[in-house]
Amino acid sequence: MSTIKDVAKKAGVSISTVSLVINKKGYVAQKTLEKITNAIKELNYKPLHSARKLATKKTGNIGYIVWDVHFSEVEIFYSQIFLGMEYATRETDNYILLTTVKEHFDPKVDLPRFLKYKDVDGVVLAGRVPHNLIDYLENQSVPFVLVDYGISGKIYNSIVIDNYNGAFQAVDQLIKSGKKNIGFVGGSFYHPSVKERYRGYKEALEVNGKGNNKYIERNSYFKKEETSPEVGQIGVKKIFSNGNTVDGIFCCNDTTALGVMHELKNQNIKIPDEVAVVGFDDITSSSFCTPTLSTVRVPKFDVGKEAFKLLSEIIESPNVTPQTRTISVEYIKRQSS
Amino acid sequence: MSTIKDVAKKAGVSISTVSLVINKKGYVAQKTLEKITNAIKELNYKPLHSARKLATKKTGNIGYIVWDVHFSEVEIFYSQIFLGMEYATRETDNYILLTTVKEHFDPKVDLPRFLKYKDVDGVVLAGRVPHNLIDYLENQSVPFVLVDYGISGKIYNSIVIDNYNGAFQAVDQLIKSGKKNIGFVGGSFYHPSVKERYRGYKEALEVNGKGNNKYIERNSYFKKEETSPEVGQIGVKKIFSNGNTVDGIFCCNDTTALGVMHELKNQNIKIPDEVAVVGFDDITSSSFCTPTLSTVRVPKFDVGKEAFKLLSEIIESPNVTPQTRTISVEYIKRQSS
DNA sequence: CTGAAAGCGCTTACAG
DNA sequence: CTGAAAGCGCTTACAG
Repeated sequence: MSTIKDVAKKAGVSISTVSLVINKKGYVAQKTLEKITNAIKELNYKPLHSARKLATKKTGNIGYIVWDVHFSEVEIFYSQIFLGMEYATRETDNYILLTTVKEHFDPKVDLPRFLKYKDVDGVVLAGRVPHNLIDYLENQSVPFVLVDYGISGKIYNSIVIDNYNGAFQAVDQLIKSGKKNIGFVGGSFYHPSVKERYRGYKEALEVNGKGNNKYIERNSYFKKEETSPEVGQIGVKKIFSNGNTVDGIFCCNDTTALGVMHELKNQNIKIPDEVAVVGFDDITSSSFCTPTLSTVRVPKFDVGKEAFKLLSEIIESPNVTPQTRTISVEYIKRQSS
Repeated sequence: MSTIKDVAKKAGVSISTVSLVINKKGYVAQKTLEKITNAIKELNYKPLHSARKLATKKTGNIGYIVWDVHFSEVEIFYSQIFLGMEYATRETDNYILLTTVKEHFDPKVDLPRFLKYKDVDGVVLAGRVPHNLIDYLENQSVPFVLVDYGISGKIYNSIVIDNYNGAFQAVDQLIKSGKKNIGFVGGSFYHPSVKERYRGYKEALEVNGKGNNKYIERNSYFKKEETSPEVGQIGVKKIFSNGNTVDGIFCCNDTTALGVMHELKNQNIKIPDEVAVVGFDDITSSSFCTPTLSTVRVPKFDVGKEAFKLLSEIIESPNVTPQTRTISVEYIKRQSS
């Protein structure tokens, strides 16, 4: 491997000047620039990252932390976001370090190694994460951005999905397609997205003159757990055991919707004729289940790219006021509605 | 942040000795050891990785490369393997850099950045990968291990899954459960796993006195494509359009099996009474589809751990003869069989 | 068993 | 516009 010294020698200049060229800093005479550029090409020179990092005191790494349960779910939601980030990263000098954390997270014991050793310049937290992790990052002044998560009463740098409008649109469409009695099945309100999607659901009902609380209460089901197909299954059982007559179910996400459809099929209820189902996220399985699932598409890849962009900006200027960027979504009609 | 100098000063020794302690090298007097250990604790000292890397000429990174199509599939097969690796990595000083490559891979253009900049000590290639990538790694003497893939006629360091025995067991069980006429639906033979699973299928038929080629030909379907639910759907259509009477289908993997079940349901064929279905891999959806899918469980997490172990060994001693380690699998009976 | 010194390959004021 | 020099924080022979 050739070093900056070799390049300098070959180009007949000092290493300082070579460094300027590599980093596109300062002014270098056109002729000198050419000589150096050629030397770099001929030697196929690549700066050694560890040396550069030692000199600049940057690590060049950014961390991506996701709750382990989220990562091993049916959905590859958070891997897609990761991929979007990784993709954005390719234009830069950064690498992403992906790790998972447990729900019951103790910073003293479970701290990701790259945080312990200060091996990252910043961190992206995807989805619901332990609050004491967030506290830790704040205390240590590690730049971070939340993705698809938030804590009420606090403002952090974050990328959020337009959950409210997506849900509103989906339910509004359901009503416009002739459905009269629309239920909601969802998981934990710990996750702000679920809250927002529920809010969109309620608003759409109200706007269409159906928004009374008794109605909603009868036709809704929540479980204080992470969302999963089981939550959907149980939801259907509960709602129908009340002797209800819903003809549409809006689910807090596709994973839940999968369980809802599963149970409807078990009960020989026709989808979408007797009951229409709509999810949220557009995970890959939604196109392959039977019937295919109508949903609200979240552009995961773009979410990842945006997260990386925001984080990079914060790393550059750490003291700017926290901001929230909203990614918009799109209703996708398939067979289930 | 404190440095090795601070520790040396506090302990009243030289930085050389501190370095010995950190790296557990050479002999250090018990008393000195204690002083240094205490100083490290008090200062909460962590060696700066970039400095260490610069001095040792190691990067401390290992790459994980997976074909992009594999990574964005329904299955989170390759993410699980990644997680197993990441987990194994936590006990060490290594980080994993995950990236994807395209099918039509040109080393001149598409080379992952961490390879271009020599930012990894070795690489794990998961699943089917471009052969010219493998060639590149060989030429550049980058240590690597293949996971769940191989090229006939060549021997590389690799972790493979016991595809043959898993398939044999699954089909044997199907026969023992009373099924008489078992078909096979699979994807591309480019992937050696598919080949091996097919071989296991054929052997199980033969051992049970059903192995004639005409029989198999009539009841099998392959597509020269990557496996997917669609491949499964088409497979069912083809097999039944021949006027066949299979009462069991063994699929090359769960993803395909999902499509097979989808199509059987479309045709109102009862699973498992009329036709039983068995997949391979045990992806998460297999437990949540309707009916739940019988399959052969691949311990993805362990595969990842083993891959990391092998790679570490190769990095230590690069010139050992290439070896293949086989991970065993287990038949899981669910509703579909 | 321990320390002084060189070196890893960069960047960055600073001087000119 | 360019170069000499110091420095980033480690490791590693080497000497004692």
